[in-house]
Amino acid sequence: MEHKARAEPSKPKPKQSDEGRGQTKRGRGADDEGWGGFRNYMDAKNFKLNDQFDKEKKGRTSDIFAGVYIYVNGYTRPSSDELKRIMQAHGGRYETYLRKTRVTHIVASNLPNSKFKMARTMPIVKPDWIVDSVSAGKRLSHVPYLLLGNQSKLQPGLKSFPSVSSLSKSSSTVSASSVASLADAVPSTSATTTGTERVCSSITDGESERNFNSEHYVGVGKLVKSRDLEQKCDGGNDVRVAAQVKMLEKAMVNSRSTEDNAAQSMKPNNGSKSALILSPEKLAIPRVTPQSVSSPRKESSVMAKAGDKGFLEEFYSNSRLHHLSTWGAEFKSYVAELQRAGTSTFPGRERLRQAHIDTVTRTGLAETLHSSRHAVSSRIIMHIDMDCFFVSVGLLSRPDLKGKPVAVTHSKGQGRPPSSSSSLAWEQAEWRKVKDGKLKGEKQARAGTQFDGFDAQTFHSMAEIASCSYEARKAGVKNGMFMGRAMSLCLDLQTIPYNFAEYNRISKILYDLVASYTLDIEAVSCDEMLIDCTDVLTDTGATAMEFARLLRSEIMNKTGCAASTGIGPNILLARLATRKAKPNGQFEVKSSDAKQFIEDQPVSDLPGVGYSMTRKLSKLGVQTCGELQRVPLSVLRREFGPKTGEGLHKFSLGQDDRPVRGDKQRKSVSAEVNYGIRFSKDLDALTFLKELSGEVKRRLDAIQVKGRSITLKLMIRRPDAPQESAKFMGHGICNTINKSSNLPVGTNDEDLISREVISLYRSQKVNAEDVRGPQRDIRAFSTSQFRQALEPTWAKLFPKKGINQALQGQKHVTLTLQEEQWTQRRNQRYP
DNA sequence: ATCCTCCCCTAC
DNA sequence: TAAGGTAGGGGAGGAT
Ligand SMILES: Nc1ccn([C@H]2C[C@H](O)[C@@H](COP(=O)(O)OP(=O)(O)OP(=O)(O)O)O2)c(=O)n1
Ligand SMILES: [Mg+2]
Ligand SMILES: [Mg+2]
Repeated sequence: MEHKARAEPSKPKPKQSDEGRGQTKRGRGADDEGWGGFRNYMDAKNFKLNDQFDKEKKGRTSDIFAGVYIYVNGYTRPSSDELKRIMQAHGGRYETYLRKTRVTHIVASNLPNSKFKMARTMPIVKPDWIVDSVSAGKRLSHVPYLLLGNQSKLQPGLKSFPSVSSLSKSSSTVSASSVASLADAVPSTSATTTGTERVCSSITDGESERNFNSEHYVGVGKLVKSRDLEQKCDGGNDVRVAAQVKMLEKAMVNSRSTEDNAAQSMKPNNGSKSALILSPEKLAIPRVTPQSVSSPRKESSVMAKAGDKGFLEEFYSNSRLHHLSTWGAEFKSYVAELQRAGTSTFPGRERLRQAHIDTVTRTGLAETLHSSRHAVSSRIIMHIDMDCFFVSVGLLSRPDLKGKPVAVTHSKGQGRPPSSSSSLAWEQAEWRKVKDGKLKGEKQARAGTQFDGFDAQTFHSMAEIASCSYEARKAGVKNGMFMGRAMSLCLDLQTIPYNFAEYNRISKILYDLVASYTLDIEAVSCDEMLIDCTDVLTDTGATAMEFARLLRSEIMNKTGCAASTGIGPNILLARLATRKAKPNGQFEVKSSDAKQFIEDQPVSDLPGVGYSMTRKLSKLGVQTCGELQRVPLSVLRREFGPKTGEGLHKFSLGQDDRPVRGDKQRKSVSAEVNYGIRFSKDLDALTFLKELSGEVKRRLDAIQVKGRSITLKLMIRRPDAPQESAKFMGHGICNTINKSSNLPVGTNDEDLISREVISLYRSQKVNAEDVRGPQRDIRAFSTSQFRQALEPTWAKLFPKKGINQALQGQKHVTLTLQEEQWTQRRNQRYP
């Protein structure tokens, strides 16, 4: 999240022509499945909820929507928040995620394609149905409001429901015991959390519903306990367990690093990290010993160049960004699956209830009496993010480095002098030009900024720092910074190697722990998520700060790593609160304090405001949110476009109505490599493209999806850029080309796909050869995505000019094949 | 108006 | 040496 301060040369990936990279920088279906306890629990829970609901009748104006449960998909005219309020005011209910067994209507303003297979199951209506019904004072027929009724054309841009992948196809080596272990009920802990904890408000509200139904709680609690005794696997929900099994399998497969695996088997625990967690030996994912992880290449081969045998695998296994992206997608998918599966068992809530009771006992009710939400529609959002994640995990096996400036990087520290033909200074200067050049009117690159501000003579490592400890941050070191520069800022900076398998292991613990409290989760990344706490807190009577304290303490006990949390009435404020909470702390922004809190926040801290927008705003004399508030909305719209303008305006006021959504579906799949590309022959390029295509196909298959359009991205060395990049095997300054091709029909047939891919290669080959001519100085980066279809040819991608001309005169080439959009299900056909 | 394509930008 | 991936929101400008 904080990559804001990216005035860092290395960090920003400028888009097109820069030095960076190509872009510079449920519910549940399982409810009938036999769990006796399940029904009981659900009954109890429903009873409780209803009871509670009745108590809220106060603000109720009618019951026209009694029995109606809506689920809002995407952005709607009356926002989902407003719809929720309306429903609650008129006897209806609002569901946070799509529970098939409960939701009666899906509300959406628009839909992409007719991908909504769900439409057959339940009506998808326009929000006007609700608005009009209220106006009419009665529940109108929803038929005239069916979204699909008048919709005939495709509407790209919206997500559709994901096709449910089969949960049974697993065939892994995961043993039953391993699974049980992972899904283990979280043992209660009483560890003390030693972090900072601050509350940004004095204002609190009474929590009326707090204990009126404690009997139900007790009942549920017993139920849960006995269950836990019988079966350690959470709710006993097969689907949920299956989801976890899938995660385990993925993790194993994921561990592309063969070295990791080799290392693990050779290296037993060294006891240093024994303190943590559940017995690791029960986990399917073996532990890994850091040292061996990212160490030396096996072979001493000259190495790593696209085209070399095993290059793709080798590259991905060492790419932190690849792991980050892959895990991000996996956790989103995991959360969606848990939601679809639904669960009736939230073992964590019992612990939270207890923690709350303890607090009340100790403090005499004080805190409880005030925390809360009275307004029907108010939400309590919590954002959790692990502190310097990679470093924290790395230190588990290196306790001796705690408290010191530490960085996770591939480099050992000193790096190597750049080759004579490359120029770091030049790349930095050019990068800056490209970046700042887009800001018309602004002064051009000023001389000697931090860019070249480090002693390239002594510290020349161009390896990027994935994560650095807070001690290192004090010296100015940032995530994403080159090691060389970091060393110049922090002479005693210690480095530790990557340990991807371990990061993944910790991430899972984090997710399963949170899932033991609620499924109202949105995965942000492997070390970070958003939680809509409204339900858990209402259910347990606890306050958000109590929940945060317990969660953080459990995370610390189970993982040995610190996490910080931010709490707020919306996502924006929760995220900003996290920033203030770090490291190892928690911070809450109450609605009543939002205005004052947001006032002094730097605009650069706003989500979505990065290097470029920060400068643009700076040009308008805007540094803080307070200043941004004073810029007329009309100006913002004119300057940045309607969406962006309004978005900035709302954010500047601390407003954010985005819901916490764990059901987002992926819209594209791609594979790219922009490192180590240095082809000497066209054949090499073709072969590599084929490999990438295969990679994309595998990824599509993995999520059972088909592609409909393919996008090819090419990064081509800028003519005036040196033959060799400053960074070893990097891409240097490049121009990019992006071409897409829509496929008429979707197919999942593998052979067909393969054939197409091959044909694509062939076409490419011819053209590519013509263009580049002589060997050697052709450098290609490629990214490829496919979505099923198959016929794209180079001719299509380069209709007129042809790839030849496109590459004319280039010595370095980057190729990116991208696929987007896909057919939802296998047999579906597209016109 | 609303689309489609080719970017740009942001985030982890 | 170093492993600069990958997905989504949105704008510009032309096509429909
Ligand atoms: N440029 C970046 C940014 C992040 N990461 C990886 C390493 C981080 O540990 C992890 C999580 O990113 P965060 O933004 O959460 O950063 P940290 O967890 O390292 O620090 P913080 O305490 O600020 O969250 O993602 C990376 O490889 N390269
Ligand atoms: Mg973090
Ligand atoms: Mg994070």
